[in-house]
Amino acid sequence: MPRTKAVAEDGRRRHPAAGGYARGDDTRARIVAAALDVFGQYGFGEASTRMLAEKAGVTLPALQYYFDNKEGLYLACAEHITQRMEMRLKALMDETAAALMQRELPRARLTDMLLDFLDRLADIFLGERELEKWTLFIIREQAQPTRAFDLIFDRVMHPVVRACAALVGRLLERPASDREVKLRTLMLIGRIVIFRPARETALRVLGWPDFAGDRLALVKKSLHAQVAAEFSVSRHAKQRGRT
Amino acid sequence: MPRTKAVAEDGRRRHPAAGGYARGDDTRARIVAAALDVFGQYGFGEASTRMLAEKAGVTLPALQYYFDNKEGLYLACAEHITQRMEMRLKALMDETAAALMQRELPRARLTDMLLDFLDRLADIFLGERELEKWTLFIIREQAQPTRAFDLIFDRVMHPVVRACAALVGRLLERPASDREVKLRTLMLIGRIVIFRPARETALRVLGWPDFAGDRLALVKKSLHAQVAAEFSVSRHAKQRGRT
DNA sequence: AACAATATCTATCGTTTGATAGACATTCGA
DNA sequence: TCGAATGTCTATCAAACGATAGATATTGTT
Repeated sequence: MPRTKAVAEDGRRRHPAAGGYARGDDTRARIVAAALDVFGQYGFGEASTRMLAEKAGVTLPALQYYFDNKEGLYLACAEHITQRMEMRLKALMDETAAALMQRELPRARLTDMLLDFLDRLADIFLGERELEKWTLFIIREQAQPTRAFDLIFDRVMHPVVRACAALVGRLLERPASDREVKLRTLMLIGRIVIFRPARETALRVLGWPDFAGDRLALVKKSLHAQVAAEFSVSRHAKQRGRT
Repeated sequence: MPRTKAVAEDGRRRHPAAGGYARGDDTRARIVAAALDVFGQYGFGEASTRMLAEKAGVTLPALQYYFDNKEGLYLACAEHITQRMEMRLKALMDETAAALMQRELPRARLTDMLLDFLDRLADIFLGERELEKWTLFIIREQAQPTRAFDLIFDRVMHPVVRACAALVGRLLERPASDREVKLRTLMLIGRIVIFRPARETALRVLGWPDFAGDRLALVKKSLHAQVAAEFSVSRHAKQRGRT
């Protein structure tokens, strides 16, 4: 790759934007991984640059060398989370969109697709330990949105809601942009996602150590029963309205 | 009241545990109110003692005089939140318990009670602006529980879940301690509570400025339809199973 | 091998932090 | 009115913070 200067115009030494040596790439990745842990566990304000550097196994100036400042590292973490989530969700989004190209789908098929969508969402949001460390991060952004939130919303949250709303819209026989469809969709996804911010409450109520394996399967099963009931009666109610 | 010393045994000057003059009570209350705002907006780590003192209109040593340290103020806030929530929820808990003293209640009555329960919960959790500032607080405690969380869980979260589970248990014809009842209950309450941690996502999806007035009514209406459907089919499914 | 570019390090900085000492002000009961 | 108890203030502290300067080490290309 073409060589660039590691010295910025203002004379400060920085990791070249075009990329550097392999060693630098490795160090940068280690810092982000460490930062996700520390920010996730302590939040932005209580995570000190010394904690971050120690966890990453680098010296303090390395944080400035690669990220300009603490805030820059935080945004790099948001970018990382966004990319990781996009990777996981891509197949789900693509398959859902492809399947919905077909105008008329049997109701049972749509319900199956919705249940499968929710199962895979549960696997991603609850089944992966990596998300434990992202919860405080994401929720801090919900409470006081920064530039980091725009990334997460535009590339993760909104696409997930839109894809699910497409399914829900079909089942309710309304456009995905319908307000009731949006509300139903948010509350559908909310039944999975709630175990992240309310994790400790839920674990204590259920007497569970975590949401792994069989316990996650129980969550899915319960949600399946609710969804099957919810969209079964919705159709009956809608048809009674037409008569 | 019997007079006590404002000087602790270690010689440090502190607000007497038994209470002090009216002026001191007023100042303490102002500090807690200010701290709820600041902690709620910035979180524990990013809220400095200088910000807290300024917002309360006191000098720095006042924080130590009344709360020993920053952490002590934080715990005082947790106590305050817990008491405020208990106040709001007391009538709801009492009425629900009293109504369930009656062994056999018509199903329609139980459903109405559940819907009313959820409506009032929505009024408390989403309708009161005061809770906006408590969200970051409560969620930080979910992510990394401290002594503050024990207070909130034991006196607020758990009682709410138990009361709601009692209703859900009746409707599902299972004991409130049943795991499926607990899961259903958590996901029921979750559909309301999710709009707190996922507030910004939900507002952007819905194109709403907030969850006030008519918009809160829309949330309730949507939830009503879901719940009516969910518990209507549950009964049918259960009766078919018996046959 | 040489040298430019990148990467890491030590030492240090100015600022901010949470907290304290002791002086001074106000309140309240006798 | 007086004095004890409570409450507030200024000044200051030690420690920690986020960040920088410039020296030194390593990498990679010619």
